[in-house]
Amino acid sequence: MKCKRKAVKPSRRPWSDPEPELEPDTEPGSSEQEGSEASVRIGDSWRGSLRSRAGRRQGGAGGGRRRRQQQHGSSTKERSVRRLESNERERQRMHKLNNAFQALREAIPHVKTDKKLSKIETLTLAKNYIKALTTIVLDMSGACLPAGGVPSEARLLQCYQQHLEDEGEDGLARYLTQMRRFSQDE
DNA sequence: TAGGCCATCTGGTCCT
DNA sequence: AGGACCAGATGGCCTA
Repeated sequence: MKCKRKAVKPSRRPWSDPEPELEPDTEPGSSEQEGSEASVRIGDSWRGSLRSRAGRRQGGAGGGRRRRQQQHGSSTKERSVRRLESNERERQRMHKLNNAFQALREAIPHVKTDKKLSKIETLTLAKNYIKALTTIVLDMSGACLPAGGVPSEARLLQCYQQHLEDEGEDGLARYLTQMRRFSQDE
């Protein structure tokens, strides 16, 4: 049983507590950061080059960064507040993502161990599980279809799409019930 | 101790 | 314009 994750990393300095040596009116990116491979010191650690990251994305978005800051034209404090709000939203987003992973873990059968499935294991198992279920359903239904009827794979897809339209969320159980009925009827 | 996994921060881009 | 999404970076925890 893992018991990890601290609520806040103590070694990381939040934006609400800016470096004291930072010039309040200096636009980040308007001086040496803009023109060179600038490393950024955050908390106790040095971060890699901003320029190299930007360059990987859009062939040099350093100017975009400056543009963004000019557009906002806000003070250091206002930017800090926005950063903190953004961080909070990102945390919430990741928590929702992790909840979805947990739900997926509980939905797929796997050899019970004390060890929690990792994310990559969860995705891989889920994919395999879906494939296996699909194979089973098609095998069970294929032999019983009337000649000239809708191919079983297409029917499966139809059924799934109908389910999505009708049910929205929380319909997996009903979908599975449908599938069972479908395979029994065939 | 190295490597895997993860949470968090961050800035750029996309979307509404 | 602002929020969502994405991916890189970083550092902590855990296990082999």
